[in-house]
Amino acid sequence: PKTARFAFPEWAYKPESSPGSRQIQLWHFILELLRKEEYHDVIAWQGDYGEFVIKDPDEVARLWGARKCKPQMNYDKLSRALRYYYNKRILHKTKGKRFTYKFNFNKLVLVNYPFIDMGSTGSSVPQSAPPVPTGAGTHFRFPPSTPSEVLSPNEDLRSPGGMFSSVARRMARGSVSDCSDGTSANSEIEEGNTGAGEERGERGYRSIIHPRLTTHEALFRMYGGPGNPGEPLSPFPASPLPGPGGASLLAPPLSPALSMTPTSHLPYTPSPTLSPMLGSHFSFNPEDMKRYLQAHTQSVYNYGLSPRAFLQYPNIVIPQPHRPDKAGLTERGAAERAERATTPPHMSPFKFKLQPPPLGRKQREGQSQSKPRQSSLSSGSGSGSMSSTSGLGSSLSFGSDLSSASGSGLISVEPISDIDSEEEVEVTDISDEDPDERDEEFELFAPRHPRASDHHHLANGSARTQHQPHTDEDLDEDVFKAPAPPPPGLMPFFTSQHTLSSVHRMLPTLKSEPIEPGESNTPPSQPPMAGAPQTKCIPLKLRFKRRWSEDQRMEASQEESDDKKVRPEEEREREMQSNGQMEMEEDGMGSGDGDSPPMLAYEGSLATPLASHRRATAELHRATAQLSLENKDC
DNA sequence: CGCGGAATAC
DNA sequence: GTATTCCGCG
Repeated sequence: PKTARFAFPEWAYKPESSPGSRQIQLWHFILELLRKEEYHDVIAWQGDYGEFVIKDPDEVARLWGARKCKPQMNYDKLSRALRYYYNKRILHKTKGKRFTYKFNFNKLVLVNYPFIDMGSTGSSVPQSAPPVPTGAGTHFRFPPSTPSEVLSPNEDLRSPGGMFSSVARRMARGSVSDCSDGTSANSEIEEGNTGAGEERGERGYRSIIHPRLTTHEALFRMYGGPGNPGEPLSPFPASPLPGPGGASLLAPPLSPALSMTPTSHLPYTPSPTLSPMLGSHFSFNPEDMKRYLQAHTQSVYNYGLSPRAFLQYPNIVIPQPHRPDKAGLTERGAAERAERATTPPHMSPFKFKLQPPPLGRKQREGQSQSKPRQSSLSSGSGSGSMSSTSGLGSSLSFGSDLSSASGSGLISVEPISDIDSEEEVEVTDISDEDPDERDEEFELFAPRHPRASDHHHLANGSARTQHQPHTDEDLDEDVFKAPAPPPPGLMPFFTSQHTLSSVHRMLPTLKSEPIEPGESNTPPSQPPMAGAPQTKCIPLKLRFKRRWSEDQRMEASQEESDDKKVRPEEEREREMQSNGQMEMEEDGMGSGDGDSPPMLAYEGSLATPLASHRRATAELHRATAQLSLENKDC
């Protein structure tokens, strides 16, 4: 069997799946308009990365109103909605420029679109469009390509990667629809809008995918090849695309955000009978799956997704909790070796560690000190409630096994550490259920890219000299909450013999540490202190400092303030207190693990954290680019 | 124009 | 929770 059938949770197919809302969201809609050439006169990317200008506010409002069936919509109202995004950090206003806003892509979704194809390369960028990263360098790129490699932090942000290509228009699905009542004069329905719901299932996906094939071409045409850093609009600060075969570096313009097809070239076949919205089944070839998993893994790591996210992935073999390290290591080593032979460094397995979630306000109040969440291993019991997750620490290792996946479609995840390892047990529970608002903030993830840069410096010994204050600005750690767990029915996908129970036990507490790829760096599974200090850990002190300055900066800079209500200082203080000792990393807990953030592993594989971040951003772009905002019938 | 509170709708 | 609607303020 070349392909395996997998079921993905419906949220995966829903653009609207952003947490909290089932309906299309404004920002999403905006992105869609931005993506379509036909609306360039109405709204378009302009200025900085992620910055866009609403050229015709009334029209945009009208379109939006049409989409939402709110004929009374106007720019005033729409703008109010946009303003609500400020605190959410999805958007911010570009001061001094009329009708100009800027997306904080870093915060967008991703989590919802783990399937992005990381493999694609990054590429050209439309004007201010996507702030994204050049995909070039990501570790996960499937066909390996040269990483753009370490760009300065600033570059990182500015790096191109625009994925929104006008090409998209081909796939344009009605972003706007006319309300059934036709109140609005618009029927801006576009080509794609074909009747409302009918075939959306099929058509939608298809459209998402097909365009990709032509994208490169289109992109080049439109924006010039990757090799044209010089383009006026090109965000490339420097040519990040050194790699061989420039083409390979290009990202598929329309990559599939949602498409689960990780690769731009890999077709996946949607089940004809199922509507994606309903939770359909798709067939993927092994390659796709690999990428998919890789991407997701990465997402998990980067965005602090709950391990339970893995539940959604088919064919993942869940590691046994008690498995001896030795086995794992050995295997890993072998796999790694094997992999190395045939795959790029980025494929190396890595470990990642989930970060502890922030306490909810309430919780915060109650306990100021440490938050020893009961990390009951068994807590995972509640099937439905991943919430209880507490942590354990197990690690997942992907990569090497992927190769094998091609044949069977199986991907194994091996535990790198045991759950029992008490030291590491600090866990994080990222489950959604938690009452707290982990979704918004806090650095769930340890290695924030920005910090990564610091980290980097530290590693080199040059430590902060180069600290660049602005770097972080856009790199926000906030992330949307992880997608809801897949319906029970999907569970069967785990092919491993491990039963769900084991899965449950494990997932909640997954914790991993980066595995150093072979020679590249630190020895595998090392105690926190060991290899981490210089290269991996970012002292809280630093972080705080950063934050502090960040805040100030924000006020001063135009990009500014995001926090405000979302993240009152109070929280920060709390955070500090709870962390007490400045040295611990976000990861966690006093157990001191300190162990390095995965970055190391990444670095080893050429990709820097920044790159990762960029990639993530790219994902976002792609994802958004691919979204089909179908209009629900009004 | 732009902001953000408040109430309200869904 | 995400808008929509209103609205006063600068």
